[in-house]
Formats: sequence, structure tokens, C-alpha cells
Amino acid sequence: MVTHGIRGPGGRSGGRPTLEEVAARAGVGRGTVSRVVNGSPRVSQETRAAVEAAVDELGYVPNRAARALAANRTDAIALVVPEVESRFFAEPYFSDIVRGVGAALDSTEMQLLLTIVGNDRERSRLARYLAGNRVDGVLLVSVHADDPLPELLVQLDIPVVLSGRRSADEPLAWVDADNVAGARGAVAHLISRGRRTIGTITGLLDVYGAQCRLDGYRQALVEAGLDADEGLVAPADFTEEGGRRAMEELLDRRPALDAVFVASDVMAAGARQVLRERGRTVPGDVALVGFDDSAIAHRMDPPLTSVRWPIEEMGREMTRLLLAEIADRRPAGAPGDDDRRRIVLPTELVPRTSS
Amino acid sequence: MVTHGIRGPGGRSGGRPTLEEVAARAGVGRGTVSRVVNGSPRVSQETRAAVEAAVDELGYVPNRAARALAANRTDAIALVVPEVESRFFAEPYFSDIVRGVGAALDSTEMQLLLTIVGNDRERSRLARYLAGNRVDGVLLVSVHADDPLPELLVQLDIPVVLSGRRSADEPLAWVDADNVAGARGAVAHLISRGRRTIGTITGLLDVYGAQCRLDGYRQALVEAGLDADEGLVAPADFTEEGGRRAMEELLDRRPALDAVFVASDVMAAGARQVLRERGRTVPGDVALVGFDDSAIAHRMDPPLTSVRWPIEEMGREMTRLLLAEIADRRPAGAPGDDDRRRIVLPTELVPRTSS
DNA sequence: ATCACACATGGGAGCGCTCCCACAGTACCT
DNA sequence: AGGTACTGTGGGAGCGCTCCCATGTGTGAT
Repeated sequence: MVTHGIRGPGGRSGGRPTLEEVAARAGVGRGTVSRVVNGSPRVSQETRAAVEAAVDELGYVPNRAARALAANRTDAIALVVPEVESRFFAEPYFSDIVRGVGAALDSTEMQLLLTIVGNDRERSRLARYLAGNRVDGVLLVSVHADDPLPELLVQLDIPVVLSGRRSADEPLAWVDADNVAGARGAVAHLISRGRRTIGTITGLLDVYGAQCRLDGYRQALVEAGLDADEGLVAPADFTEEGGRRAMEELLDRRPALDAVFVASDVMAAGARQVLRERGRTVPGDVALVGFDDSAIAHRMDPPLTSVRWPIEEMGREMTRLLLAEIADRRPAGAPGDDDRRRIVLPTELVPRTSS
Repeated sequence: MVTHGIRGPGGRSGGRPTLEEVAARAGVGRGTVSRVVNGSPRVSQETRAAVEAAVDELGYVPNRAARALAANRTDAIALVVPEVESRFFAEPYFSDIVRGVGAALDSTEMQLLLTIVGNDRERSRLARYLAGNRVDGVLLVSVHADDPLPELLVQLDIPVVLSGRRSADEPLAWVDADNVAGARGAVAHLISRGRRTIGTITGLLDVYGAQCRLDGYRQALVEAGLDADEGLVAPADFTEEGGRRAMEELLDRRPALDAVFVASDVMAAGARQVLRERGRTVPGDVALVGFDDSAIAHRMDPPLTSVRWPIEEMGREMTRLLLAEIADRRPAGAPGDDDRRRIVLPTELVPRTSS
């Protein structure tokens, strides 16, 4: 009957122990072993001990596929990262997020599935993939407002957590840095240093976070009773080149500029080059504050004051949220306590010589 | 009998179509659908077409867990990254590797499982995990010579590919950059620019790649008939601070130094600071060449000449190798063609102002 | 026509789990 | 004493596939 026994060539049969073998060894039934392995309380002390002993002796590790098939869950979550982001966000952004996620998963049986989506073809492959019901939840890194993925996941009834919101009233669960407060603090810092004509270089304004940083900038000016002159706002796109162009624009429009809050370090690097080319000293003539506290900030000349946001912690919190949502999964309908599903993490100003 | 039907609360039952349903729809048997889905040639044209139509209409996606259970394979590979590496190798190292791996997996059904191992506890958890037979293969990024993981995988008979070798006669499959040639080219470049007293700052010499870079340095000197004076070699540890110390040492020992080949850009950044502090101009007094061509290289002042190695391509090649090994899996014993299992990728000198 | 052999196909058995029902044993009430 | 209500346990059924054997069905050689 055991026609199977020896699987085709190469098939690792070696014989990892099965539940049944553990049960035999411990002198109990399959159900009981399953209960012990899964930490059910409905097992007596002695039985539990006997089973645990058998598990140890045999070196039993549950077969994930079998479990997934029987229980209709996968014990895996996917981290979806748009390729673009993996490239140019704050330099260590990607690895920091991953490290945070990994840390949060560490005490779990969950495994992390990584997906980089570049083009649209890959995007639809992913959609197909997720539709195949192969993960218990999804972490979505920096989705853009027009991305169809979140909607799809909602329809498939798969738990999602976003890093960053797509808008002020993001309906999905999310974890975000306090961009407004971070920007406000940075600008307040410039004001406290006596700067009065403070410009800003923004990120892509259809990214909600970029919008928030601009808002924070404005709030700080208003709070200080300064003029929030629109001529002081130069929109850019998070790239170094964009930062260059915006800085030139700003300098042309407002020669008396004495400080700039730049919405990313990379753009700040571009801006700094322009200042040097135009013979403005930093921080003498123009003070500079960046955002992200990325690797380049402390290597700039002079080292760049920047706003740090806790990327690794974001990864951790996203994962916590997701795991909770997976565990909770109400009988459907009950969407859960909304306050539990949105987390704002504080930022921190890292003062250096540029301001 | 269908006691199961409605799974516990929250259980997505929604009803993704199964093989059987597709079979019914196409008016064929289960086996046939399986054959079509898995691309077996032993199916007639018409039948194939009918099945494919049914698959499309129903939006059928095979259930991975069921497949894994039945076929005793997982269609997943793990990428294991030591936490340390994710932190400080050439800045975008981690994401580049991942991107390469992702690209190679793109046309496959394989999924990528990411594991960051930090401490030893996590390391043994991983061992346990892999022992549980949950992946078809493993990519190991920058293993150290004393890491027990490779051995374990060999014992478990799980295919492995390393990025970088642990020694000259690495028995496992690997993909590595041509560190020797890269270093030799860098130093030859310095010589061609008229430099004669060329020092080097090495990485941790128990890392094989660091050793190779040192060898390349020596070869270039010998080829040019220059003196390979050991006083010109300053060992460091891949950190910026290590680079600083090594540079100071070098300057103290050989004041006439007119060039330095540094085995990583990060160390070069440290070295550059020391040169500035000591009033040596770059490249006027001392020419500098780094290694990795990381993000900081082109941002240094002056921009740093560096040796680029194709990280993303390494990820791709590792994956190719691993997939091939998984597909091949001889009836055991036959270890396969060794030349197929080791790949050396060329490096490229990126000249900038520092040399 | 007859046999041999290929190819195409259907479907049973089994992968290792979880879920749940049934059943024993014990404890507590009336 | 009988009833009720647990708690602990065993094991059948089933998750959705792959594998393989058995059964047609067609082709060419004899």
C-alpha cells in the first residue's frame, strides 16, 4: 500500500517525523499531539509532558504545507515593496523596514515573503498571486494614491497594513511618521536660530507625506508670526536633480533667503551643491535642514541637520498591527476599533552643523 | 458529510475554484487538468485548450499548500541575510541583491522567503526552520568562514548558493565578484597615473573577498615592477573609523605616500577625512581609489574613483544557479558539473576625480 | 485481421495536518 | 442513586493537490 514511500528521484524522503509518529511514540492520539503543538489548554499536564518529550526526541517540526492546507491559512505574510522605493528613499530605508518586520516576526511562526513590484506586469502577477490566497496578510510599503492593489486586497478580504497613508482619511490600517510635526519642528528650529526668510523644497506633492511636510512648514511659520509667502515654496520630486532645480528657483526668486527646509536629504544634497556654486555658505548665509536622516546627511559638508523618522520601528509596528488583525478577524462585518489600526510615530530632529 | 464546508469564523471560504471544479467544467479528469496546469506534454491539443478555457473562466489558481504537500516541494527559496550585512555593506547592497533575486524569480512560480539572522538565537531558529523542510533551496549572503549554516544545509541535502566564497576552494556553489582583478585594475590605474608609493587599506582579512583585494593590489605592484612593501599595507575592518585609523597609520609610516587603494568606499570616506585633517590634498598629494562604488562614492569631495561590482547581477546569477540545482537534483551522489556551480563576475573601474 | 506498442486519459490513494464529533471519566448537583 | 456538566482524549473526514496505475484508443508492423 505504501506505493508512495520512495518518491521519485531526488525527492527528499529521509523521513522527517510526522504528527502520527509523535503520537505513537507518546502513546496518545493524533488530536492530542496537535493540541499540544498548537498550545491548546485542553490537555492535561502529564499528557502534555509526554508529548513534548516525544517531540524533542524525534525532533518533530510540523509540516507547514500540511498545516496550511488543513487549516486554510498560510502562516505567511507578504511584504510588498515597489521597486522604485527600494531604490531611492532614504538610503537604508528598505533594509530598515525589513529589519523591523523581521524583528516583529521573530517570536512568531510567521514567515516573511518578499515581493518587489516593478512594472505593471509584475503588479498583475502579484494580484493573481494574492488572489490565490497564499498569505494571511500583506504589508504595503509606500503605496501611491492610484495604486489598485489596496482595493484588491480589501475585496479579497486579506488584512493589509500600509506604511504611510494615501490621504488624510486613509480607510485602511496604517503606520506613519508624524511628518507634520517633524517639519514643523525643523522649521521652528530654524526660526529659533534667528532665521527669518525660510524657504522650503517639497517632495512630490501627490504623495501625502510630502504634503504633510509642507503643512508642517507652514504651521511653523504661522505660529511664529512669519509670512508664509508662497514664493518661498519650491516643489520638487524627491530627487537630487529636482533639489538642485528647486534651489536655483528659490535663490532666483528670493535672493535674501537665509534658510531652507528641504523635504528629503537627497534633495538637500542637490540644494547644497547649488548653494556652493552660487557662493553661499552653509550655514553662514543659508541654513539647511533635511528630512530622513539618511546616510548621506552626516557625510555632507557641512553635516546636515535632518529629521529622523523611525523606519525600523515602523516596520515593527506595521507587523504588530497586521498580526493583530490576522488574529482578530472578527466573524466579519465588525471592522475593529479604528484607533487601533492607525499609528503615528514621532520624529526627531538631529541637529548638525548645517543649521 | 460536508461537515467542513463552512469553516470557523473568519475562515475565508469564499470558494476559490479547485482542480476538481476545473476538471468538471472542462469535462475531463483531475489528472488531465493537473497535467495541463503543470505543462506536461502528454495532453492533446484540444483537451489542453478546453482545460485552459475552464481555468480562465473560473480564474483558477492552484493552491500552493496542497501542491507542496502532495509533491513534497515548496516552490519557495529562502534568502538568508546576516543582519550585520544588511546594515553596512555598500549602502544599497541589500536591496540590490534582493532586486536581482526578485528579477530572476520573476518568470517563475517560486516565491522568495526573506530571513534576517541577527543573533545566535535567530540562527538556531533558522536551522530548526530549514530542517522542517520548508524551502527548496537557500541563498546565503556573505557567510563567514565559521558559520555552521552551510554545513547544516549540506547535511539536510538542501541546495545552497553562496554570494562570495569562504575560501579559495569553496566546495559549495557560489557567485562572486572578481575581487582580485578589480583590485589589480584599480592599482594599475593608479600606477598609470604616475603614482609610485601606493598603500592599501584592507578589509577584515578573514573575509576571503578582502584577502582577494589585497592579492590584487600586490599583483598589480609586482606586474609594474614596484616594491610590494608590507609597510604600505594597513589592515582595517570595513568601517569608516577603521579606515581613519588605517590611514593615520599609513601616513605615519610612509609620509611619501602618493596613493591609496582602499578596499571599501566606507573606509575610503574615513581615510579621506584624515587626509584633509593632515592637510593632504586629493588627488593632488594623494590619489584615492575605493571599492564598491556605493552611494557615498560619487558624493564624496572630490568624488571617489571606485571599483563597481554588479550586485544585482550577483543576485540574479545566484538565483539562476539555485533554480538549476533544484531542477537538476540528480538521483543523489552525482554532484553535478562543478564549473557550472561557480560564477565569477567582472568588476569595473569607475574613474572619478579622486585619482 | 492480429498483435504490439505508443499515447491520452480517468481516478484511487495518499501527502500531514486541523477540525470536530463522539466517547469516556470525573465532579458536582439534586 | 440518578442526572447534568464539564474536561480530556481518540480518531474519522477532509483540505486540494500529485503520482501512478489501469484503462481505453489509435497507429503501424506482421
